[in-house]
Amino acid sequence: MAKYLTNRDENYAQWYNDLVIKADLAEHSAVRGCMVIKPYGYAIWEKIQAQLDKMFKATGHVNAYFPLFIPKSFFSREAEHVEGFAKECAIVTHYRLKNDESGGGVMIDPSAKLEEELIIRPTSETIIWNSYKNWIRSYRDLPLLINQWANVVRWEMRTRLFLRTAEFLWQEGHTAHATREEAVEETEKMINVYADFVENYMALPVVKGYKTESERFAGAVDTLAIEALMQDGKGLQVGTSHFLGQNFARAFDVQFTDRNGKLDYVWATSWGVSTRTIGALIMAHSDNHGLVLPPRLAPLQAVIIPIYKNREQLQLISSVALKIKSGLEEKGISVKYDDRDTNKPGWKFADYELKGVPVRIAVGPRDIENNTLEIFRRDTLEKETIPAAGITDHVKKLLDDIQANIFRKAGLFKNDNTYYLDSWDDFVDITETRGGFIMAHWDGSPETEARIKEETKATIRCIPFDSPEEEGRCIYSGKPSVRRVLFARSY
RNA sequence: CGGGAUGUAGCGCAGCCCGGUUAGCGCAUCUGGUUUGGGACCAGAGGGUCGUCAGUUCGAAUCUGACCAUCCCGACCA
Repeated sequence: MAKYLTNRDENYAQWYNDLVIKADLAEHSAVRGCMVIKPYGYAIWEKIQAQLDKMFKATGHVNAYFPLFIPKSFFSREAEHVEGFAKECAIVTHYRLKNDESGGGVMIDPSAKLEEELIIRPTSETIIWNSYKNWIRSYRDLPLLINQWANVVRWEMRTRLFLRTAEFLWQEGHTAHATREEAVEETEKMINVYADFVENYMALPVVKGYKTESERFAGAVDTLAIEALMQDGKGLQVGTSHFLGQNFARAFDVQFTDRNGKLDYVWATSWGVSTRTIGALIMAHSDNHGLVLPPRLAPLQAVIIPIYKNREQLQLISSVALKIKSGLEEKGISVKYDDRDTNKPGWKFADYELKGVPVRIAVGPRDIENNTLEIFRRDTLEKETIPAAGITDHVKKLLDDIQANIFRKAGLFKNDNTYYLDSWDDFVDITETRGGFIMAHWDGSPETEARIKEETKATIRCIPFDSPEEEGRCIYSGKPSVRRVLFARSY
């Protein structure tokens, strides 16, 4: 079945692309590297947004909005930051067009050149800290806990739908604190919020850890990240939380008077997740039939499909189906009754499987006669006939089961594909063949990290928080090491 | 930005080498009918500046050149 989809095991990359297009999540736009997020894909983003927003607010954050444009000069204030983003910035140089007398059409009006060019934000630290300068005077103004939902632009060389696009949607939290300890605590708190979200809503197990110096965010003192394993054995960074120290406060001269009347620079964090999470969601759970969505993020949790031969039968079935529908809706389950006469049931079955709707209920004459329903779960593709009476509770329980099951399945996959290795030959072999997470010793030097990347394309995804102290020798250099770190090829 | 490939109907492709009827095929679309428990069938219909510009030629989807765009593989990245 799913005959229009490339087989996952034959060509994973093509399968992913097909899936995004066929499931109607997004498509390429007229602008290179930019995608159109279609209603079904955007509905998933809205579910993600709604849940994260709730979690941010529960941890004391509020939303605000800062401009899309950043004066060029702001960027040069923080040296590492500009270094990190300079190569992928879109720049506005003019503000007006005029008719092109020679060719027809329009051209840039050379007289409308901006005095100072504007950068389209690749991230908002600079424009936000420029504002924070005016907002913070005293310890009484702190902490400042702000989040913004926005789009950003990073002029990437190679793009892939959801995983890496030139423009993407995300949220970015930017907080300001009176003490180092408090900022560090915030950084950790937010990586935990992300991990909680990804595991309990996206049903995707993650590894939490520190980034190495070379993988750190430009301008950060420390970057914390959550890493997930995709079905092709590659890692994907799903979220990051940065401890920025006093770097941005110094760059934008944001000082405050503390309790003792002493002037000090403010401590900062920033953290974000993007529409990339949708890519993770697709890659982690889906199969050759199409998407598999965790019930908690599925725009549509259940669908009811009538099977009928004539109008009279449809009428009878509809009255039963609509009752089921309102029963489910009362329990907060999102459900659609698809009584379109334009497609046959078989077509609908295949289509809702492609779109990853967790539960499907079919009602036909047979069911009306026997007072039963046919219920199908997307994750295992199992079908059973059940008595119509307890349908609401049954579906509710089934949705919980599905959520738990796909998380469990992803967890098993991650465990089966995590290797504790001590030999370089094994490291190369695993990386080249199956892929997966590799826990190995590393001597701590950026040189070794770079050599490993060069030879195998595997990078240190993170130094896991829970990686115990353990005497060992670096898998590459043989030098002493005190703990294992997580290696993988990544997106 | 380096290496490779592709561009023909909404989508997927054939035709191109070896220039010559009205540019085909599958899916999708529209109309009518029969159907409906796993992607229905029959009959009919509509839809094309053959990526763009230039050149060769009596004649170009087909040959030549330039340009543009997209995809894949690298370097860079959430």
